[in-house]
Amino acid sequence: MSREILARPTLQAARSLLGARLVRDDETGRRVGRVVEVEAYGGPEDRASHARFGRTTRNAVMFGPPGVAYVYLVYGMYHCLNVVTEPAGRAAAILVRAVAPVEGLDLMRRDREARAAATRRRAGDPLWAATAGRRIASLPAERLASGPGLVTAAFGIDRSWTGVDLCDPASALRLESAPPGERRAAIRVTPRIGVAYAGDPWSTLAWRLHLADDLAVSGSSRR
DNA sequence: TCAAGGATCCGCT
DNA sequence: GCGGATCCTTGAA
Repeated sequence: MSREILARPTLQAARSLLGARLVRDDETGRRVGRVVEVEAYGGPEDRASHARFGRTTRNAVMFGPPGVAYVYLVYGMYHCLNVVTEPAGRAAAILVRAVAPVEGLDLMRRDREARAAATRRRAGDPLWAATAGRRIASLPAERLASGPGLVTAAFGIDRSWTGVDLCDPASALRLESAPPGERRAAIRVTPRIGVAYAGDPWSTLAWRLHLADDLAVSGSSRR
């Protein structure tokens, strides 16, 4: 995916990101997912954005060039993958909330299980890992990466991936445009999830975008 | 150094 | 529909 696309205003870039491919291709194997759900986060004025405190150690890459990965931990448990947007100096990013698995489903299941087991081990529940394994093994493909924390779990991504250039075809983790001629579903927009604390208008702006009626959209049974 | 709270998911009801 | 798990990041002192 070209950097120019991601250098545009974040909401426009977010539209272009829908349908694109998220690819992890390295010694662990090849995984591909079609991006079906994203959220736009603006600059320091956006009270829901990590950039609202200005530049910090954690969010520094948001202030850099577009097309770079920003991965952070939420709720002490889940990693979230973001794509930096807009020209350097303008802090903005797009949260990848869900992808529909295209290739490497076995790898995604394996990493989902590994992460679930690790999480629960810390909680002191050794028997749970086996249960989680069975549950994930029977999960339909469209549920393997149907949420921000699930995308990173399925792709084996954590904070160490912050800074990776997603526009570089040689990167282990990258974005690729949708295959030419691929038909894309209508785009629906809704308010962002989990940002009530930001207050008006930031909590109500329709900056969550997803492909209509796609089964891989997060919580599609609920919203 | 501290206290507060969060861009979530899962299992149980 | 609800609450627990879990720990990093932040601003204040």
